[in-house]
Amino acid sequence: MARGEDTRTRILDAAQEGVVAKGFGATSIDELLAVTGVSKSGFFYHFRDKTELARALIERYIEEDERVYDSIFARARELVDDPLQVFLLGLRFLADAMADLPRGHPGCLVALSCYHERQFDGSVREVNREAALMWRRRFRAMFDDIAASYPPRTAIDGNDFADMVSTVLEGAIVMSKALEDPAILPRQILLLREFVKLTFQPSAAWSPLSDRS
Amino acid sequence: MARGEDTRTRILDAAQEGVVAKGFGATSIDELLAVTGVSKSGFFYHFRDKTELARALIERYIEEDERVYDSIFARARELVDDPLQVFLLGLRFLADAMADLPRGHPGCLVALSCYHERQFDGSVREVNREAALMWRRRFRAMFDDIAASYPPRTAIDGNDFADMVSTVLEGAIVMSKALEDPAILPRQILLLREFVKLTFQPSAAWSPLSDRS
DNA sequence: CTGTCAACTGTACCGACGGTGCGGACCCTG
DNA sequence: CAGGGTCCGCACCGTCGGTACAGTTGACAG
Repeated sequence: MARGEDTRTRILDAAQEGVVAKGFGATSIDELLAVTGVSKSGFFYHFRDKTELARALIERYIEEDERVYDSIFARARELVDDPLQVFLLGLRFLADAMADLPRGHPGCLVALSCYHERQFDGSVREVNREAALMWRRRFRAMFDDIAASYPPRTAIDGNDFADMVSTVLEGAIVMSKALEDPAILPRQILLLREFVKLTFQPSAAWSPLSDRS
Repeated sequence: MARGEDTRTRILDAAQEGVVAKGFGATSIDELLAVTGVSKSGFFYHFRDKTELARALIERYIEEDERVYDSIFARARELVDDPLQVFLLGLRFLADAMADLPRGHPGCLVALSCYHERQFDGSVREVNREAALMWRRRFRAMFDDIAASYPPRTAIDGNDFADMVSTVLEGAIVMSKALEDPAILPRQILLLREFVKLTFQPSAAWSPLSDRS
């Protein structure tokens, strides 16, 4: 199976490179064939059509995305214990990671496929939905942990809070692209972090040094 | 000129309808010709190529977008005087307006073209940049007005604050689409509103009824 | 050693689509 | 009446996504 998987992976790699550089529509199948050396028949042996390529690409992106979040928050948990501090530190790590990307975030494939809409079939929408729900579950769990120890200063629905994390990430990627300024993404993540602090942290008078985390 | 402008507008209307329903790539020129009754030569008389159609569409979208913001915040200013209350009330109006859209927000054309990237030429990117900067200037001005009266509880850069408004709007549109739930957009706007309140309003102990605005 | 099967290749072909070129027609304005 | 802006009709092109199908290669089982 090594041979088959290898060809498929090579196609996906080439497609990913093309999509983040030029967009999905501008990345032609013929171009992928030229880069990978695979024949047209070989391509359609692995992918029924271009939509299936897109779906595979998105699924791979989501898996990688989950790995990144897992590792970032695992690292935060190694360093601090308090759930609020874990979250705040994780956001800091996330901002740093985004700031370190030389040409900025290449663009979220979930958002990309949302804006391609009907060009993709229902299965792609389902993959998207599942991804967004995974994000919600992840951040919702962290919110619940935090709220158990720190009463929020304002009434917030747990799912709304969780969605706001994804919202800021997605929105900031768009704004970074629109303004052609990669720094916007990490800055917005840190602003979200301020919101989290304001929401959960006891008033500044009670713990004046708390913002050093 | 009435005849020329009319044809052009009809093409743009048909294109807009197609794009919000199926995406830009899936809206073919031939289809627009069939709907509008314009000939292919007529189309290319008004638009050099499909990219120019996209640019015109985006420009029209941005103008409409600006009109919506103008009217919403003008209405808020008629009802209250304080800059913070104007902003909070405007966000409330905005959330209501987004909640009233029967099938949710059709998608921001600026974000859409960001994700189409190189498929469009540099002029489209320039239009996008200008739109994002207009949003920044608008919300930055409101931030400055507010900050003059209310010292923020946390140090926030004015541009970052302004960008966060756009960020939440763009991100929430994406999340609404990904989760296929139009309610997410208005809910995230109200969550942003909470952040603004937490940031600027004197602590709850000082004005316990302040969240009724 | 042989048959089988997955993993391809090569070639020819198709319709849809974006786009070009050009001659001509209609109609308003000066 | 002349000119120009607006638009039509038609022929044509290259690219792209996708299909059809016969043939080849290599690993592996019996």
